[in-house]
This record gives sequence, C-alpha cells and structure tokens, in this order.
Amino acid sequence: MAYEDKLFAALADPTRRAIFEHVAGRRQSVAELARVMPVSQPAISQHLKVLKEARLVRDEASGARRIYSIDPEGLGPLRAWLDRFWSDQLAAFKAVVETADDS
Amino acid sequence: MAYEDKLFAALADPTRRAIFEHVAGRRQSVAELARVMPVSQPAISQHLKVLKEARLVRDEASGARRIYSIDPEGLGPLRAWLDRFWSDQLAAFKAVVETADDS
DNA sequence: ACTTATAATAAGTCATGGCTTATGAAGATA
DNA sequence: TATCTTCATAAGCCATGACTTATTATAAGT
Repeated sequence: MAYEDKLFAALADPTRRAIFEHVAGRRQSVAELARVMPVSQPAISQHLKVLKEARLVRDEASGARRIYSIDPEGLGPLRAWLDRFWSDQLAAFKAVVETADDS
Repeated sequence: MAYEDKLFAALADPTRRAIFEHVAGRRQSVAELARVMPVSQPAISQHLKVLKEARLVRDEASGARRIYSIDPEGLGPLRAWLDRFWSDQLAAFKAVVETADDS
C-alpha cells in the first residue's frame, strides 16, 4: 500500500481522527485514550497502529505504559497534496479573471 | 453523516482520488473518465456521486453528457482542518524553543 | 422512427475494516 | 513470588463499500 494511501485512509475514520486530535492536543497513554473514547482499549491500540504506520503519531515507552504523541511531520504530505490543487485552482481562477478582462 | 466525515471518506479511496485529480486537471465527462480509468462507467458514476456529495466536484449538463469539474471551495474545509494542527504544532514548537532558552 | 451514445440506478458479489472478547507479554507494586 | 496494570495481538463477527453486469432514461445522429 502506497504511503499516501495510508495517510488518507488513516484519516478517513472519525474515531481515528478523534484519537489523533486528542493526541495532538496532549501526548498521552493508551489507557487515557481508552478512558475518554467510546471504544475498547484494543480498538484504541488498533487505531494507533494505523496512525503510526501513516506517520501521524509516534510512540515512546514509559514503564508499562506507552505514550503516544503527534508526529510533527506527519501532516506534511497532506498539506503538499492539498497545495497542489490550491495553486492549480488559483491559476485557474486567475485565468478566468484575465479572460473576463479581455471582454 | 457529518460533512467533514464525508469529505475525508471521499478522499480515502485511491480510485476516487485519481478521478478527482483528473477532473481537477481538466473538466470532463463521465465517458472520458471511464476511458482512462481502469474501472467501469457505473463505478465512475458512483465515485462522482460521492465526490459531489463531499462538494469536491460539480456537474453540469451538456447534451447527453454531463461535465464534471472541480468545486473550488471543496478543499477549503480540509485546509481549515489541517491548519488547526499546523498552528498547534507551531505553538508547541515555539514553546519548546522558549523553554530551551530558559536553560 | 431507429439506432447509437451517454450516464444514472438497481441488484448482487466479495473484500475490507472496525469492533468485540479472550489472551498473553512485560513492567510496576506489594 | 504473586498480583495488578498496561498494552498488543489473535480470532471472529458484522456492516460497509467498491466493484461488477443488467437495465433504463435521455439526448443525438442517421
């Protein structure tokens, strides 16, 4: 599976996005997430695995716990993808405006 | 289903993303897309329906054809979502730097 | 009018994915 | 050592979704 595919797929699920947003707000353990989210601990672990493979989060051992935090570079590729269309659309918009000026 | 959910879900499928990128490159009909993509015409129509409900594309009748084009505002919410974390991460990074300055 | 082209919808198949409970491994605590 | 916590993995269930072929509707061309 291509990397970009993993990134978009990881963000597609609402529960997983919620977990990501929690982790982005504050680094925390699996148990903490399980306490606040409406799914079981294994479900949390499974989501975190997907997020990790998409490089959206990192994990770090801390005794028996495992602390998850956001991966600062993880959203870079998403932004890059987005900017591709952003500039395209700006160019297209500009072209329309300039065509209108010709009239 | 919430709007944001539809947006992310629409972009999750690689085939659908490819269709979106084609349409973004040049406005075109369903048949044109079906010619270049490795799936059937109904599959294309189904994907376009999802993209349209996510407000990523628009359609316009042109005789028997239906021309699909990108919806310029469609990616706005995605960018807004992204920027939320972008500034968060910048703030976090700044905090780390300033803490380092204190030492 | 008849045929061809275009595209949407219906119905059915099949794989994937998100969830559960059960379990085991590794660390902390008594 | 024994227990408790934390977390990951295994296995199974079930809904969803991406695809197919078949069909229908509408418009264009002859």
